[in-house]
Amino acid sequence: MSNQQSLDDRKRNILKAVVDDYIETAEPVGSKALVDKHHFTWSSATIRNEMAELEALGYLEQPHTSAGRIPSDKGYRAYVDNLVQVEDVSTEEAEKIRHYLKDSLDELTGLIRKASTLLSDTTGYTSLALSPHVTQSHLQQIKMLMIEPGRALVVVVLSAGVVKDRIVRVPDILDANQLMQIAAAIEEGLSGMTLNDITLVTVASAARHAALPESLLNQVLYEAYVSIKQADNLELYIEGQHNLLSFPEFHDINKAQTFFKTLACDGMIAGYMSELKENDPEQSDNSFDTEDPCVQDGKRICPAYMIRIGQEIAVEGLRDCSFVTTTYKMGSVVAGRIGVIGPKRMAYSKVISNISFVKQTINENLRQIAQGEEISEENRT
Amino acid sequence: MSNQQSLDDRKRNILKAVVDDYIETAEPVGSKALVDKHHFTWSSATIRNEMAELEALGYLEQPHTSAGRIPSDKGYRAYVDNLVQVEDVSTEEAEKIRHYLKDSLDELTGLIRKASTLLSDTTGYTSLALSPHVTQSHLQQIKMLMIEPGRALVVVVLSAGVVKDRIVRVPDILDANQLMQIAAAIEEGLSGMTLNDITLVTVASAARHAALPESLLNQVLYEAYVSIKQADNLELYIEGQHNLLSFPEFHDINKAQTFFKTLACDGMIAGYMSELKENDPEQSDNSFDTEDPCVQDGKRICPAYMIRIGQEIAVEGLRDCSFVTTTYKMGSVVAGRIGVIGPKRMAYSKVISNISFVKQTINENLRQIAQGEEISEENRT
DNA sequence: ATTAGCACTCTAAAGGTAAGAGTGCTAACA
DNA sequence: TGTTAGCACTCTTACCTTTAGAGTGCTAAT
Repeated sequence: MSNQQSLDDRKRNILKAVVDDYIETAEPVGSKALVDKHHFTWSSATIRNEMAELEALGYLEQPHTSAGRIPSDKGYRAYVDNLVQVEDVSTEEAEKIRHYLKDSLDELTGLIRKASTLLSDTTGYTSLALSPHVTQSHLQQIKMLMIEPGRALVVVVLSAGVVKDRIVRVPDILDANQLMQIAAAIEEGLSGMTLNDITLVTVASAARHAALPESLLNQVLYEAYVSIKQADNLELYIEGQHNLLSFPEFHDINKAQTFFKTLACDGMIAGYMSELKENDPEQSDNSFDTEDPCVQDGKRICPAYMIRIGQEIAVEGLRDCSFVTTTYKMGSVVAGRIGVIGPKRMAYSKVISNISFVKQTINENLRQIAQGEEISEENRT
Repeated sequence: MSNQQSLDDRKRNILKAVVDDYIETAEPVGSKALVDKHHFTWSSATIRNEMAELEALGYLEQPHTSAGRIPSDKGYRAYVDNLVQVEDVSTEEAEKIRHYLKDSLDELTGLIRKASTLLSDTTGYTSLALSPHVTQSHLQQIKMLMIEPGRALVVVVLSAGVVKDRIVRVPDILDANQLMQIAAAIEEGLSGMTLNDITLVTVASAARHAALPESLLNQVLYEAYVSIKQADNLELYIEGQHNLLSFPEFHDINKAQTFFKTLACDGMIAGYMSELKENDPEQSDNSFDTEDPCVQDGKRICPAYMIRIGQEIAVEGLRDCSFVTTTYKMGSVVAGRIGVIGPKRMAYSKVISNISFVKQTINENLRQIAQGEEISEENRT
């Protein structure tokens, strides 16, 4: 890290040029090509010397003796932290993103899925999106609706405006009214509690106010409890997997298969994504967007984006990739994470600008939902 | 088709052997290897002559002059129609399937998704499953639940036991009671009608019984109508895409990408699958399973499975594949389709047996749901 | 009708060569 | 002392040639 300080201007220029060219061509870049393309004032011999030093410092690698250089993980890291010029998202794309996300105000998961589709479409890589994490939300409503004797729909509404439902079995003899009574009792007793605080015991004690025999209650209680808990189930949306097959790094069938197989383990990936934290000392605060709601008192409290490169990715099968993610918020709490995965040789500039813009757009939309939510809570009290 | 009649026993034997071997090895099979492996009583020269004739008849092809033969689409067709020996599904696999599908009695889409996962797991190919098609079902319940001012959950329950819901915007001033009134009016007016027969007009006239100003009603009506119609939206579940990368026919990146890209167009695939009909004159009735509910009076009224090979597949990007599908039923109507897609050189025997068994297991489970359903209807009247 | 034998064809693997891109090093230069 | 021209060297890639082998079709014998 402090190595980066020691890079003089020329080295930085050369490193940036190497990474830029390699991102573009996927071919090792040599000293001569570099001079030709970037009109450097230094000769190719000088650049050769500098590149040898950059290699010694660990920023570049050589596939074999007589080839050009390619960036190492460390080289990419320096590039994204200090060198990359983030372009503005084009007006058409901004328009496209805004327009496409506009009509999803009502359904949160729909919004996230669309955002995911947008990211894979506009970047040409694969996008991953995590449904919101709502453990800190509190229960607002729980309703049970009889579908037919023995089957019921449980609807759980959380403070974040999240609605989840689930079909469950209930005792055949239970009728619709009794079911509503139970739900009402649970709602009465538990609404306002966070999901974390709700246990089978609290559910049971709340339901005791429904004047029904315990034998009838038990199965229903359990299902209600599970339904509440399942509101927090993480879902992962993946879009544009096939995009990666375009890139030479995935022309090796084994790599492609490893990648696809790994993504098929959505539970694992979802777990990884939900545990990603911005606590990496190497991570710059990459602030470039003052409109962002994550900026407070001029200081960025959550970075606009986060990047994991190669070996930095904790998931075995994705070590040949780079992963650019960002969080989205509902009100003031981080709700979920959305990101783009692709080859390490990724067009970081474009990805960063697009992902930041999508993040911003999602947050704006979610703020509107959250505001509606606050109004609703005021009405309640 | 009548060509098949003209194939004598020896030709049939040889054709079957060629297809079997090619399925196993993915290498063109030659006359000598055939004799060695199958201990035919004929000499390789005889087999050569026969293979030349089979090629002239269109059942076999030669990649180049001095190579062995591979089956043509017509060859595969003859194989699956007349030659393949369908093995029984192994007891472990049968147990696995039954066990894995057992707990999904409550949720129909869950059942179908699990079945899809099972198929791709047990066959090693890619599975496709279509959610049930419910246009012929009739509306049983429609409920509206206020989430917060301005947002409501619409729940639609159909006769088939299908439950769909959707979050919609409603006028802010509408309260929970008014919403329930509207839903009750619509339910009162429309329950019993098939989805096909319900139009915006019928919804509107039903809702007129809710004593509310028309200005308030209109948006809600429209959303209710859309929710009812959307109950019929087809969803497609795809599992095990990465499996196909194991097969040499997909080692060509372009083919792999075409395949993945095509599958990403789920709307198109869903449309294709839902329109597949068992009206193919070349399609044998492939009856081999007398326990199947599709057999009536000893005659099979819907085939246990359907196979489309290569050019028979109407979807451009899947012409290098074979597609084995079957339908599942709810009560007595065909509800949806589930299938396996893979290389034309597919282990048809295993796929057919697994898919037939899964079909049967789904149908058994769905019959239970349907029975519950009928009870519920009796209770109603 | 079947089959042994043989000449022929074509592919895939192996080896050998040449071109080219890129390097590191040395020596000259400002 | 930092920079650069020049050059020998290395390594990969593409291309060509050769060879082995698998498989065929045809002919003639059974």
